Order: sequence, then structure tokens, then C-alpha cells
Amino acid sequence: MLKYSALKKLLKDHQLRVTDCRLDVLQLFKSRGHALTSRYLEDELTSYDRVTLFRTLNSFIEKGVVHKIPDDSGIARYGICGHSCAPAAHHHDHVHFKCSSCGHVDCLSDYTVPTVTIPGYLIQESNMILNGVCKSCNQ
Amino acid sequence: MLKYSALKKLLKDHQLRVTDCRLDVLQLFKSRGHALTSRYLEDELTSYDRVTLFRTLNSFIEKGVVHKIPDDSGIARYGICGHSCAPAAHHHDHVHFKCSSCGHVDCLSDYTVPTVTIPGYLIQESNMILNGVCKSCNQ
DNA sequence: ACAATAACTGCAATGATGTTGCAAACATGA
DNA sequence: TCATGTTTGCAACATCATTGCAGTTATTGT
Repeated sequence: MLKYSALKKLLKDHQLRVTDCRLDVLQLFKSRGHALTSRYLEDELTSYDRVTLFRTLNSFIEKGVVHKIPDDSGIARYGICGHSCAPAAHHHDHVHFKCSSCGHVDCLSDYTVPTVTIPGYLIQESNMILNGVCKSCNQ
Repeated sequence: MLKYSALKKLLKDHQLRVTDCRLDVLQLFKSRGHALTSRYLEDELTSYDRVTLFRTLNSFIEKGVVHKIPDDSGIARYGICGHSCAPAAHHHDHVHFKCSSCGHVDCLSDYTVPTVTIPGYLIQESNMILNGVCKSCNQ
């Protein structure tokens, strides 16, 4: 459970107004270790409108608080960004892992995406999603 | 334009019944070089019901004819599989590239996803999606 | 070639998710 | 505290994914 002051600071640092909804969403991201779906937010924070949560996520993405994670399931997941993200530039060169056992998607912040170069192609961003069994489930 | 016999063989090889819809969808995948959305199929093949195309894609995935490509846009794309795919095991260790200029998603069959090992994690599948400007648009 | 069977298709309907406009409520800086 | 611009909730709509069912079609064995 993060302190209110810390959450508030995080929002202010990203040029976001401090509201109940944003604090609760942020709290949820911080308390869970893994990426969240908008559906999960809706189920957990029933006091807020679905649209509000949707717009909260969008503003969080825009300001560099969270990032969207590609997934072949078609359901968008959002992971909280590291320290280095700003509205101007997101830096998500870390690997994502989807566990087929618990279903969680984790941001593996310590693992950077390997560089790939392809002749004739200009590569601006790299995403890597691994599928398998995560540490917790693999024991 | 692939010969009818070749398309037919491809379907039979994957334990799929030969139907008009499947032949047309397959033809479309073969003639376009890049990954397709279900929306595109609907627009191109208006003589078939949307549900039929949906189920055609699903059966193609199940039998290893095409594979679903993760994308943070939320719109599913499908790429035709290489020779090595079977119902039992898909092998898509190639890199995917999404061009921000033309919007196409290409399967870069010649580029395999770099191996990443993470202690404690069992990795069963690796996906890599690059974003940038493709060869055609980069000239 | 033909019948039996299992698979495929179209239609209707439903659910989930993403998205916008607008008016009321709220956070912020002066 | 006030003025301002931002955020929220509601309603509505668009898109996509998915299922059931009945009619049609492809395939297998004879």
C-alpha cells in the first residue's frame, strides 16, 4: 500500500490532476505487480464509470504513467511505466511475459529487448512478448 | 494467383475441408504479402457472411494455416504460416514488422526472434513486433 | 455414382470493448 | 474564495467477437 503523498506526487510529476479515480487506479497498479486489463479495473473499482476508467487509462498512457502491452488475445493490458517515462517519450524496451498458467502479464523490467537490425527497414520501436510459465507458477 | 490445385492441397494437408470460402480466403492471404485483418477479409469477400469468415480464420488458426499476430492497436491481424506449421505445433519464431507509414504488418520469415532466457521462467513461445518504416516506404 | 454422416454456412442475436458529446462536478492557481 | 479549465457520469453508438440453430455442402465408404 503506497502512501497517498507518493501517489499524489507521481500524478503531479506527470502533469495530471489529482482525483480520486486516478489515485485508486494508480494504487491498484502499484499494489498488483503485473499488467492489468481495463476489465479488471472495472471489476475492482465499481464506484467509477467505465468511461472514466477508460479515459483515466488514456490520460495515463498519454502522460507516460502506463503503457499498453500488445497481446494476441485482443484484450488490451496496461503496465505501469518505469521511472524514465515522460509524456514526450516512452521507453519500454523491457520484455513482457505472459503466463499460460496464472494468465498474468508481467513487465520484466530487468530484461531489455534484444536489438534486431533489418536491411532497408527503419526500426523505431521493439516489442517482445514471451509466453510460458512464470516463476511463481513454475515451482 | 495460385493454382486452385495448390490451394486445395494446402487445405487438405491441414485436415480442412475444401470450400469456396476457404479457397478465397487462402487465395487472398497468398496474393497479399502481408498480414490481414478480419475487417479486410470482410471488405474483400463480401459474398460471405462475417461469421463465416470469423470461423474460417479460427479453423485456419487451429489447423496451423495462419497465426494471430499480437498488436497493441487491439485489431487482430492474421499472417499465413510457413511450411512448418501443423495443428499440433505452431512455429512462429519469425519477427513481425508494423509499418507506421503504410500500416501493413509483415511477417519477416527470414528473421528469427532472438532467444531470451530468464531464470525461473519456462519460455514456450517468443513474439517480437517491430515498429517503424518498412522497406517499401523507406525509399 | 450414391447415400450417410459429419462438417460448414448463413442468419439472428448477444456480449464485450472502445469511443464520443454534453452538461454537471471538481481540482487548481491566482 | 473565485475563475478557469479539466474531469466525470450518463447516454448513446460503433466495432468486433462469439454462440445456437437450422439448412446446406463436402467427404467417406459402399
